[in-house]
Amino acid sequence: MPEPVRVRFAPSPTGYLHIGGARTALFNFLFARHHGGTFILRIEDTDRTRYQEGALQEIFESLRWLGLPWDEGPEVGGPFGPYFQSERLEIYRRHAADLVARGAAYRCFCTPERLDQVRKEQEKAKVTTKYDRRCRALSQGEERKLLDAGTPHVVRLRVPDGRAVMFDDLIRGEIVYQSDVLDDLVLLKSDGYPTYHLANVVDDHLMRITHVLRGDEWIASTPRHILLYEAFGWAPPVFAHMPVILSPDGGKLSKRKGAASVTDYRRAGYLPQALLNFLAFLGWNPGDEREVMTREEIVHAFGLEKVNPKAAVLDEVKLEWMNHEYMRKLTIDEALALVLPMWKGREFVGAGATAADSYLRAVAAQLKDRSKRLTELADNAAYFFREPGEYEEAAAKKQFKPEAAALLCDLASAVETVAPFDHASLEEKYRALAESRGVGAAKLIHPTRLAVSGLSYGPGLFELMEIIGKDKVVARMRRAAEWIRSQSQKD
RNA sequence: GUCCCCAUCGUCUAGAGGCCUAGGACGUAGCCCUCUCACGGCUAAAACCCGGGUUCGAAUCCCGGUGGGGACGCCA
Repeated sequence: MPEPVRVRFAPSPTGYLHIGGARTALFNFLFARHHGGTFILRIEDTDRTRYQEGALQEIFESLRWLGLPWDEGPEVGGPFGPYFQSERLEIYRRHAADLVARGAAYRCFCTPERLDQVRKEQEKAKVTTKYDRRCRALSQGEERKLLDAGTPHVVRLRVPDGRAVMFDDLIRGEIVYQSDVLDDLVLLKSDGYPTYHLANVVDDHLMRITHVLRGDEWIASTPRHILLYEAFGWAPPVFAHMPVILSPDGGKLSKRKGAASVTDYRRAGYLPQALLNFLAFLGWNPGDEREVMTREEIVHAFGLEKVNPKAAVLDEVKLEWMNHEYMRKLTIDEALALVLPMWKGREFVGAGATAADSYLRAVAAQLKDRSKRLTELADNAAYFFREPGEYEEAAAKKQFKPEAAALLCDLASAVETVAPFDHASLEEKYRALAESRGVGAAKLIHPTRLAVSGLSYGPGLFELMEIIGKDKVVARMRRAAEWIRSQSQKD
């Protein structure tokens, strides 16, 4: 019986949840669920200088919003806590001391200034920059003296020479590093906090992590971690390094180029199901031709062997397409619940408006299938709540020629008599009118649409009119006629 | 500078030596449907980075180049 799968997502609370981090979390989640394992959230807050207020809440919220709840971690607990590294300092100190006692690590008293200088000289000489190991050679007496004087020091791993350090990456295959290019990495900082390397290895071991799935910027650290596991006498977990996500220009994804965080996409009106589906397909696919899949279907089909090692560009146009697919899947109630706060924010409706309102339901029903994002649904509903402030320019040029004023007045008078005021009767009226005038119905429909909505596109005209209601529709048509007359006077 | 990773249409990708006349999706163009938009249907243009090898046969394996990315912190 193999060990149960345990994986972790280990962000540090330095800001928002980056979309690349979200994808790493997603793949961890999918891997855990696929194998019936455990998805753990651990907070790597061992750098006191980089802590950002509010970052934790944003990370928690983003993960939950995306649909990636963790089985163990902050706020949910678990048998291997605490899950904040800042609350585990004693554990790291003990392990570092153990390594020093066994000679696998040593104290280094070099000042940051000296290290800087060594590094600069190495850069100038164009050789690999690494610690020159000066404190390895310290005699016991010298060390004693420095210790007694209270000299600040760090603890470094004693990296062996001439070793080939190998690991089998689940996505990339075998990767080998010569230990000679590896540094004597710092394990414990002079402030007593562990470095990422120490905390990470100790926690992964203590928390029984079986698979480490992380971003590929960690590949170069992995051989050092392997050596650390060896120093402790522990078996390392299996590693898999995920490719990065790039922006359309091929560079890093950043705020400056648009959206970079989960929150950015949320604000832009994307649905979590769509973002999750899309992110899963960045570097992975089920091996058949499905693309729109639920979280559960993805969990079922997921496998690390199908993950592509190549960095992927996030194509926002395709994300929009996928989001549109999910907008159409939304029920009217779901769509309304999501868009209602946006309408309130835009003051289209009062703060007291509720989802039970049949007018709002009708608007949402008409618009959700033709909106790519929630924000688009929110914006495109404007004319259902207020008169069009202006008419789409290109369309006005085409539909609002001078003679359209009289036409709209005639149509308005005809519309006034339609009863019941529903889309079927309206359509019947328009078709009859078109026939008696010997023109195509489109000739009547387009100017009416522009008069009523201000736009050249949207839901079926008769449905739209029915929803807005007779009085407002007629008023808008007459107002458009006036507008046309005032325009032709200007000329 | 050293080390490491990566390389199929514009983008996401299928492809595990013959099934490849390289398939799908987004996007683009055209046509159909149609009151517009969206949806849907049909069609088209569009890729194996380059060079060597291995093999009867290579997008697929090996080597070298080139290009892109990453690491080289008392950051994670």
